[in-house]
Amino acid sequence: MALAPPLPDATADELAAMYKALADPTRIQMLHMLSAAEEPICVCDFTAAFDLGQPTVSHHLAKLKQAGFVDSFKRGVWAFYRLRDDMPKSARAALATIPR
Amino acid sequence: MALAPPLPDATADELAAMYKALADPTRIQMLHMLSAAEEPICVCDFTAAFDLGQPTVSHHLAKLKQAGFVDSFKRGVWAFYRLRDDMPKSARAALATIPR
DNA sequence: GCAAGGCATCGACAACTGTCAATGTATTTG
DNA sequence: CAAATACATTGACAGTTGTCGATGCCTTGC
Repeated sequence: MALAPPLPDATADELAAMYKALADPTRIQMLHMLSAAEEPICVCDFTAAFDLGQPTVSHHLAKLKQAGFVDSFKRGVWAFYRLRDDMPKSARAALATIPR
Repeated sequence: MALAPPLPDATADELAAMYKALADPTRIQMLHMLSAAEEPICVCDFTAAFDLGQPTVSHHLAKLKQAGFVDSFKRGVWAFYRLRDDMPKSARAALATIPR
């Protein structure tokens, strides 16, 4: 039998980029926390939860944002992150594979 | 509200390792081909399908195997790869997020 | 207005990853 | 046995990634 037509290159690239955002234990934990939380989570809480410097925490959150999993807003001095409610379909499906 | 208990470190590490295996367009395409195919696919077919050297193709297939997505067998001179039928549950769930 | 605190950005560095060329190992064929 | 073919493994190299320290930008409180 002939091989199936490949996915469009752009599709494969986008999927790979999305999985790359998930390919780190810290970011997995972050998404787990956000999935379980009712409310947005402050960067300061992430910084307290992980044994990592604050710039590193910001770096991971920026990657999750860039990949379309989360968005953020500022209230006063604090920056809060939450799962995007209009998350891309593929992102939502991938997120569903992380245990609650 | 208190933050949810984190995932066990081992769980987060395993998930991250699994997503790392998916974090490459070539490997996405390989899984796509294997999902669509009725039969195991020969390394030579992968080598023909991608504009990559044979060692690189072997490298990608080895990563998919190590991550638990595929297994392989040899028949004569050829090596065939197929989706594992006893794929880990998390791997099966993640694979389901790749378009058929 | 000034100091302090929360966060993002920048620069640097070690570790890892994708790729190739070269080589090694089986298996088939002559 | 010799040559050829299919694949895996090794070594090397450039590009990427996770991490940190230092710095910059805002916002709040004095």
